[in-house]
Amino acid sequence: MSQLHITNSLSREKEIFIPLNPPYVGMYVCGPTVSGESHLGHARPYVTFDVIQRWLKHLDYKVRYVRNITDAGHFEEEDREAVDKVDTKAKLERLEPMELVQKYTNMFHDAMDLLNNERPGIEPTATGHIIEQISMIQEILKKGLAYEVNGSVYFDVTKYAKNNDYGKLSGRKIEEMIAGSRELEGQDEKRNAADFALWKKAPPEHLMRWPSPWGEGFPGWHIECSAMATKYLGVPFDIHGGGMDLQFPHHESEIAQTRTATGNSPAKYWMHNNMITVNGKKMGKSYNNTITLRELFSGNHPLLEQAYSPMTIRFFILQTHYRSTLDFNNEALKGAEKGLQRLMNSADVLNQLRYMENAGDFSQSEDDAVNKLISSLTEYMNDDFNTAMTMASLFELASKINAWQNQQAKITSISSATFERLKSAFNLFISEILGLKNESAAASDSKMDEVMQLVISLRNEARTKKDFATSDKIRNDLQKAGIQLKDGKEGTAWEII
RNA sequence: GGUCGGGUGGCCGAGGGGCUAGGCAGAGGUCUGCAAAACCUUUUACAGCGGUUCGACUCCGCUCCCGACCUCCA
Repeated sequence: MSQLHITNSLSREKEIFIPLNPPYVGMYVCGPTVSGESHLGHARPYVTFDVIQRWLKHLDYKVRYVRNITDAGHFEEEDREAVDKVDTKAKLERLEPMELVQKYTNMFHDAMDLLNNERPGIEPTATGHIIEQISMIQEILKKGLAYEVNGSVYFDVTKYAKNNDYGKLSGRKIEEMIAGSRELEGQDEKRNAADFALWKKAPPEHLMRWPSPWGEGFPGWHIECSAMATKYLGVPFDIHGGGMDLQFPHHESEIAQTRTATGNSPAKYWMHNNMITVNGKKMGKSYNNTITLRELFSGNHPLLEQAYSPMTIRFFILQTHYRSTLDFNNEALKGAEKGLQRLMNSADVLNQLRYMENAGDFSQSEDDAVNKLISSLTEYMNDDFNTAMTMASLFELASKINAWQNQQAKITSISSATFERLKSAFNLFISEILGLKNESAAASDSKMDEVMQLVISLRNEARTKKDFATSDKIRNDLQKAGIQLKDGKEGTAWEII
């Protein structure tokens, strides 16, 4: 796989990635709805597409990464309900949707930063693009594929499907969908059950509302992505991503809207990450197993036995291919925590290893093996971003690195050129591509380290004098304070536990 | 009910007709004043039943189970 391949949801096949307009690559990813706190489910797509975006950049593409914030809709905070306007005189007593949206947007950004996701190039909000959405709806009306009823506008799916393949992305047939759909209340305005809203008239109690040619209302569920993707990436653009749950109806409808309004399909490649489960069950309100990212990072949740750091979560997500479901449970997360430590430790070891030329030790087969592993990192990433396999190769390299450090194998069995190549590749993939970073902030605090070096040298003096009572007291008391000493060949290291 | 995906060793997970995935846990070992840590080595697998094949965990069929979407959802 010397060329990048991407599984395209449209064709259900792995295709060679050919940008529409190289070296530029446009990527749009459906962002969060900020009516609530970010949870575990948000971590997966955004870590996934962050790595995808990083890999594309690594391949020297100039990437424009757009990820929206859905901040328009029917918003109510759990503990703070909208108070009836007639009864409340003071504005400050009422729920202000933008305040709520701002709060959760900030929390989302904090969580994304902790997960070490790079921020998208453009992060447009739905409320900031009402005008674009209205004009796109007008365009669709002009084409005759939408109709207005009582101040709401609906997309005419049945009419669209006559000349277009509605259902191609999600693998559905429109006749079956209409036959299978139930009659719901409030659907009487729609001509057909499969139709969806482009603009909804705002009922009196609705808090978010904007003037439009059809009266006061708010945009439909799907139109914001069509409008913003078109505005910032043009049509068609290269990659559209999101969770598999969005494939239908959201992305299917997006295609219909954009095609109708612009005459072009939005994206060439559609990518969908799979869902996560918690203890084998889908995470959702009805299952009572929703874990927010804050709870995860603090361990403050009945289902969690301990806190899991953002990097542990990132590592855990990337250890699985993005198209597979991923199950969260304590045992697996603890495993990820250990695995991450091992990998990061090997990276430190590698950076400290000294290579001393010794031609007699050279082994062609060993040198080949290392080079093959290095190349495999790129090949696996090019194979539909197979981070699981990339990490497997990194771990195999980690074993070799550790063996060199322990003198269980000779580092000079590989050439110095191979060693240098390994060093840069190992660091590149761990920190730049996978975006894993060392979390122990204290370790990089130089004052703390100076103090610890002093304590360690005092303890070692005691040990030399065989004053083990003192040396063990130091070790045990530090342990109680959450600092672990690690005696090794090269001296004593310490870490926060 | 319809459409789609999946069932891999104690746990999480890659893979794809013959070639060790990997991580964690377990076991053995190295190091150590002792311990911890670290490191090395290593056991256990492909839901069941048929079929295709020289050969299937991998392809086909059936059965059982699980999940996703169809409704807000990452």
